[in-house]
Amino acid sequence: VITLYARETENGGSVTDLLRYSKGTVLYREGDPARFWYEIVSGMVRTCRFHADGHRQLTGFFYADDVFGVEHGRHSETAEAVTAVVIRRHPHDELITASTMDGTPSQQVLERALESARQCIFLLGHRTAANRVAAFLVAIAERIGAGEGVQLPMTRTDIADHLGLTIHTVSRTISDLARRGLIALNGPQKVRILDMRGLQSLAGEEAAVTYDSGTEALIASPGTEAIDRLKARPRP
Amino acid sequence: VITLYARETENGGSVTDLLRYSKGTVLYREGDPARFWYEIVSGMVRTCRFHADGHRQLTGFFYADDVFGVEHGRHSETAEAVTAVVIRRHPHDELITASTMDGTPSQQVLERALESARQCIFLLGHRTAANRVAAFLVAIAERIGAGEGVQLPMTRTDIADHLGLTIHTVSRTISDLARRGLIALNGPQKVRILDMRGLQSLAGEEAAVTYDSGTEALIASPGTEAIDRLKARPRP
DNA sequence: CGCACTCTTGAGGGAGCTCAACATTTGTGG
DNA sequence: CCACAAATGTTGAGCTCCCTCAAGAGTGCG
Repeated sequence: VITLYARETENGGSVTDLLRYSKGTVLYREGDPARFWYEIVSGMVRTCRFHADGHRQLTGFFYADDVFGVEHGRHSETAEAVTAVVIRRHPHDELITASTMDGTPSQQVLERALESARQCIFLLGHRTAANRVAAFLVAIAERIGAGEGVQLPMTRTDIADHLGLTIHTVSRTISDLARRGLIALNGPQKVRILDMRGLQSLAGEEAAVTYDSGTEALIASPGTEAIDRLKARPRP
Repeated sequence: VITLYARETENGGSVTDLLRYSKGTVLYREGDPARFWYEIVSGMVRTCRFHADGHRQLTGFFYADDVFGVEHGRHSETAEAVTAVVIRRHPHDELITASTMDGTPSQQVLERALESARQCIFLLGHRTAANRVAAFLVAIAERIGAGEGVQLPMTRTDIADHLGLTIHTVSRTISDLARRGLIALNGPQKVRILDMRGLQSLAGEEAAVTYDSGTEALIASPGTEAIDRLKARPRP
C-alpha cells in the first residue's frame, strides 16, 4: 500500500513526492529503471540482491535521513519497506543539478551510498558469527544511538541474509551474547547493550591508522610497460 | 618507489600528475586526508581495510581505466600497488567541477566506485569457497576479457583476503576447479578458463529480474507515526 | 481460540580453518 | 649464469564452527 502525502515542485520543475509505504512493500526491484532516488523520513528500508541459487544478500538497512537507490540506469538492488515507512522520492535528474534541497552537494548523496556499501563489506569481512553479529549491533547502536535499548525492526532472517549467516546461527549467537552478559533481550526485537566495550572488541572495530603516508619522491625517469598506453591517450 | 612522468594543468588550474609506483608501494593509507583520487593507466592496485584482529579485508582490485580513492575527507581504505602501476592522480577538488577531463560527469566516477563496492559485496555474499572463487574468476574474465588465459597478478593471500577465505582454501579450491576441468593452470598466476558456462553456474550469477515494479497507488490518506517528523521539516 | 509466523534450541554432519610439511617460484649475490 | 635463500603456493590430517534437519516455544492476528 502506497500513500501520497505531498507533492513538491522544485525551482527547476522537478517533482519530489512524499510517500508512505506499508510494511513489506517493494519500492523498486532489481533491474527497474532508476528514475528516482529516495530519502527516508521515518521507518526502515532494506535493499537486497538475489543470487542464482535463490538466496538473498541484504546489502543494507536504511534509517531516517539515509539515502538509497542512487544508481545510474537501472537499479542493481531491490528495496523493500522493513517497517511502515515515509520517504521523500526524488527524480534522478535532480542529482545532475549541483545540489539537493538541503544545499548539500549531490556528491554527498553518492558518497553516503558508498559509505553504506563499505559498511556492508566491513560486516561481511568479519570471520566468525559472533564477530559479525557484534559488529552489526555496534553499528546499529552507533547509528541510532544506544540510549536505553536498541530496536531491531528487521527479522532474524533479514539479519542472517545481511551477515551471510543462517537464521539459526544468528539466533544462537544473539542468545549467546545475552548469556555472556554483553546484551540483554527484552523480546526478540528489543536489545539493550550492557557491555558496549566488550561488544566492540568482539566486533573488532578496525585498527585506526591515522598517520599520513607522507613524502613522495618525484623522480623523472624512463618508464617500462606503460609507455604505449601513455602515448595512446595524449593529454592537452 | 614513485616516479613522476608528467604534470598536466587543467584550465581550472588543478594539477593532474602521471605517476609510476613500483610493486608493493602504498599509494595512501586508511585515515590519510583524501586529497586526490586516482585513475589507473596500467597495472593493478588493491584497496583494503584492516580489522582489529589484524586480518585484512581486500575491498577491490583495480585495473586500467578503473578509478579508486574517491572519498570525502579521509580515505577509509589503504591502496597499494599489486604490480608496477602507472596512475593519473587527480586533485579531489576536480570532482566538484561538473566534469572530469573525459567530459564524463563527476558522478560517474563515484558511481563506478559504488559499483566496485557492490561487486565486492556480491563476491562475499556467496556461500561456499567454490562459489566465491568461481565468481571471482568469472568477474575477472569479464573485466579483462577471458581471451586465451587470465592473468592473476595478485597473490593467493590477496585473493583469500578479498573473498574472506584462507590462502589454503583458495589454493585447494583453485586446484579443485582445475581437477574438475573447469580451468587449466599454467603456473599459479596464469589461468585458462575451459568451461565458462560451468564456472558461471558455480558462481551463481545473480538471477536476472528485469521487469518493472510498475504501478503505484497514489491515495491521499492520513498518516500515522511520521507526521511529527514531517512537520519538523517543512518544505518550500 | 486457533492458526500462522517468527524465534529458539538441540543433534549431527560437513565445509573450511589450523597446524604442519613440502614444492615451486622468485629474487639476490657470487 | 648459477647457487642459494626467501617468498609464495600446494597438499594433507585433524578439529572447529556453522549449516542442515528437526522439534518446540513464543507472539500476533483474524
